[in-house]
Amino acid sequence: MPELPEVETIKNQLSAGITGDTFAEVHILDPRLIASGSVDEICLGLVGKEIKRLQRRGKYLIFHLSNSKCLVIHLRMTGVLLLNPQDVDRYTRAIFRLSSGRRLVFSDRRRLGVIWLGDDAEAITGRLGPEPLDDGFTPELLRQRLGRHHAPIKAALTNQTVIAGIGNMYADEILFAARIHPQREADTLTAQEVETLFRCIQAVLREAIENGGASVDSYIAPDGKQGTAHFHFKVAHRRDQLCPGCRQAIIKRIEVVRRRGTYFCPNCQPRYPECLI
DNA sequence: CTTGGGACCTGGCTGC
DNA sequence: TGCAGCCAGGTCCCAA
Repeated sequence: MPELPEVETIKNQLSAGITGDTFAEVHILDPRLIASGSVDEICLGLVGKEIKRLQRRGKYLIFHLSNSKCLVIHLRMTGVLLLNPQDVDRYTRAIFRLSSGRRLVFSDRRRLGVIWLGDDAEAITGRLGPEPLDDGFTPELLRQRLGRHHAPIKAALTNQTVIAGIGNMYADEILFAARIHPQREADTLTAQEVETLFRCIQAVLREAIENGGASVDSYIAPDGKQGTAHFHFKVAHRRDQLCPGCRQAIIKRIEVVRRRGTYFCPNCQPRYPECLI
């Protein structure tokens, strides 16, 4: 599942590979891929346009084009972007042929991924919360934003309008690193806990980026290679395994919000920490 | 405003 | 062995 570290890895690889290249042919194999507008509008809008710059905002990937328009891509659950793949699989939704001869292929097993073409990416990403790795993101800003939410901290962390880019698995890793129970109400965190949470958000995301993202399920980078971040996971998707932190308790799986699996260590992440008792 | 439930999607897993 | 039904979790929409 592509979250911030995976989309950042994709952006970095594609930036090196296709910046300055031009869309030569666009083949939309599945019209449902397009969030708004028609296949013809997308094709006409892209062909002949140069890719000036790539940007990541939350889990969105933004192609800034020479006509000052933007191609925005969200991979959702199973979307992958491949550069010059050896072959095109049956899940291919779109093929972008570039003037250099390179091919950018959008493949998506569950077909939840979407693309937009517009004048301003802000129209799509405008409601997102702050970027957790930007300079403007501070413990004080995090405290302010969490203070407006009485929902479980796990729900607040994965709410893209609170903070951008954190999904289900990294939220679990971040909360374990911060030793905070996923069901703690967001607005009950102490200043000290928010400070710790802030450090853990940045540390977990940065380490995952250094490892090229996590290849649980179907994620692969544009070069076709898997990331290795999941090898360093402590709790995410490790139900019934011994906690690597305390080596005493067993990783538990609960459902905090709807059917989203939440993994945590009941020993390292007590529901009522000492600072509140 | 916030919160939570349903819907979308489909390969792969579980259990009968 | 075959197959129905559940599960995964990204975002949007809606109601309270």
